[in-house]
Amino acid sequence: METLRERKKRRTREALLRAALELFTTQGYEQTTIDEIAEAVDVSQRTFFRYFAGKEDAAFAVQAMTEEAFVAAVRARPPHEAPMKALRQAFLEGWDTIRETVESVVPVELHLRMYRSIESTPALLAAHLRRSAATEETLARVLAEREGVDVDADPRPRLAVAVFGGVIRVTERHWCTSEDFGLESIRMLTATYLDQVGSALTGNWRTS
Amino acid sequence: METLRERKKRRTREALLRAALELFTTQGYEQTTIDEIAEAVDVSQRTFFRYFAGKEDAAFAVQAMTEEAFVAAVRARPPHEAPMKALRQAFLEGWDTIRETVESVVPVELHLRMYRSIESTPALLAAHLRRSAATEETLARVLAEREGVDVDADPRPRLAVAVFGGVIRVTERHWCTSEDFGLESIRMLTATYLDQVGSALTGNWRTS
DNA sequence: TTGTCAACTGTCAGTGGCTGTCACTAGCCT
DNA sequence: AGGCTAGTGACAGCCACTGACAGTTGACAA
Repeated sequence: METLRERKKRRTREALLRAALELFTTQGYEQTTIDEIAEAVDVSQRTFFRYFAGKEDAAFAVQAMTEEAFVAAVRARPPHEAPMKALRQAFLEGWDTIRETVESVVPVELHLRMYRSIESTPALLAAHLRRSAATEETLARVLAEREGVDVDADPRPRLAVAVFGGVIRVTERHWCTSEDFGLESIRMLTATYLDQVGSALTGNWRTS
Repeated sequence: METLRERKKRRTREALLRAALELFTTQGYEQTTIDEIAEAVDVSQRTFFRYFAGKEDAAFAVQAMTEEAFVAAVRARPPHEAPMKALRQAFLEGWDTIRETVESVVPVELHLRMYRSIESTPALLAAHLRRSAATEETLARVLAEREGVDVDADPRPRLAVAVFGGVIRVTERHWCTSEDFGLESIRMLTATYLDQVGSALTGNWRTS
């Protein structure tokens, strides 16, 4: 049971978040000031900073939820599954259940729009890549534990995750610049690209 | 022949750069203000911004040189060479000639210290990853042209470069956190990790 | 119900990165 | 020698962000 105070807090936070994402995606991240966001929710600028560590933090609040869900999905994969297979399946699962993960806070449609804004805003892209790097470090440790190897002595967990992350970034980039913003197209792209990594590494592109 | 004005400009720029890197690496990036850098060179804060787009720009000025050299090295590789091989050789070449590339502006030792500061400063790490992403895009186009494929239709150039970039990041991270700061250790790590990508992808880590 | 405490919020002042403007100086060129 | 212009300093201002302090509102016990 949620107390009145907690309810108010949650409402303020979600109102700020929605206002921020709405403004970011319509008029641009850099063009949006904290004052505007606070004004849209009718709170002081200071209050915004009590809910979010900064402008960037608001932009990534929803991403953080989906990333967390992804890591949890990898942890939940059957232990006998091969590492790359586990990552692949968990990732596809994540996109399958994204509506349930996100909709309780903001509309999925808004989240997807924000996703694209991140890719096209240099400052946010930088933050996104750093966050991804942190997630990759977590995943490397998860995989290492699954396989019973030492993550600091054996480079393979980090290498596998780095390759996976690289493919995801190529997918993200393609999806963000394409016309088809459907969820299904992300899943399909990811699966296709993961299948093609092998042939991309062997350098006989001209003969195929 | 360089005119007096040009000489003065170059001196001011290099003095600012050296002062900036020195301060960043000794007392930390966030702890260093632009005023401090300007004061160390005895110019106004405004002048700093006439030479560098921002604090970040100064931190990456030397990195930009080495990245450019790396891309040029890839372009200079014999056309018959396989893509991954070309990237590998160009990268190793880059570290072989880094002294010549860098020393004309700042001491290599300072550059290497800055390299490590970047990895341990969140804001700089983010910027570094975004810059790397931009370089990877360039490289993908170079490789696509070499191999005569369309970079937007065929995902393999971007995939190959993404995998290569991922391995490089694992290498960077390892090197920055290790004790051995020698140039030779970077080359060796890179070569080793590139060789291990294959076995990292096939998931039988427990049996080896 | 009422009083007390703690949580939440607004206001204000200040720092640091960054930009525009404008007047001034110093190197360049005829 | 004198005009032109690149380079500079000084100043004012915007915005993200932080600390300090006071006011308000919900929680809880007497």
